[in-house]
Amino acid sequence: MVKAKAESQKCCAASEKLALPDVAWAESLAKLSWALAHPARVRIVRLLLNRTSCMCGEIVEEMPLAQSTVSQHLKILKETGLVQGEVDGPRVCYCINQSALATLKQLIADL
Amino acid sequence: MVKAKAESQKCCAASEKLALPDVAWAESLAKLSWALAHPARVRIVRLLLNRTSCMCGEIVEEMPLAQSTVSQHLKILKETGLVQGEVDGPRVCYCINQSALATLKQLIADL
DNA sequence: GTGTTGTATCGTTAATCGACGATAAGCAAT
DNA sequence: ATTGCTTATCGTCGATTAACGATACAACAC
Repeated sequence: MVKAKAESQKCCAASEKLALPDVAWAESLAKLSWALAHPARVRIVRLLLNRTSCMCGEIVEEMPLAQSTVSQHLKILKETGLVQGEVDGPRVCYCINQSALATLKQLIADL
Repeated sequence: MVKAKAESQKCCAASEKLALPDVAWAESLAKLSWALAHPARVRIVRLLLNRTSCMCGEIVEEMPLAQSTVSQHLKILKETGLVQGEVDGPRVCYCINQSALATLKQLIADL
């Protein structure tokens, strides 16, 4: 593993040790990015942002997907923390977790 | 499909038509997000940002992955447009595509 | 209680991802 | 041309994803 590496002076002049970015940081950004790594989930997030809150059924109607599929995407979004769902009688009211979204925006902006 | 939907007035007061976010937009954001949906790719991007350019071999040394695996991640990053690779003799010099990164940042910021 | 409505979960399937070693391909020297 | 170095691609494997229908669960109304 520890092998002498021939340094190139062509276009990679910087020879300082690469600041190995903390793995934990990379993983948290990857996790949040992954939440948006599917068009359906992007649209769901966008939908929720347009309304501040939304029922699952309404989302299903806006998407060309089965209810169970939408529910799974919502579950993923909940697991990443991007959305929250609070029970409202027989329904569930979903809304964006603004702080998680802010975290994502910050992580991306600081890239 | 077109069924009368019972409107709830509990927490979803907005009854305006949901502005169906353009599918193309969702897909482009999903694609860029997907590029960062893996910790290894996040770290690669971070690495490149630290150096402005980097050879493939250097990236491999910084990651606990086989060369072929890193190469595949680089291929994904190239396909999404986030990184560019220009041949420099026998090596390949990778660098961030700043405009693609800016696009991603803009899309996320505008969420 | 029963029934209705809305959501989550289960079970299955096809497709994709991520990882690896092995091998091919490209380029610069000798 | 042959050798050596660097990167890309191939082939394979196990794990995960995404999709669906069917079904179970939860909260109300009656």
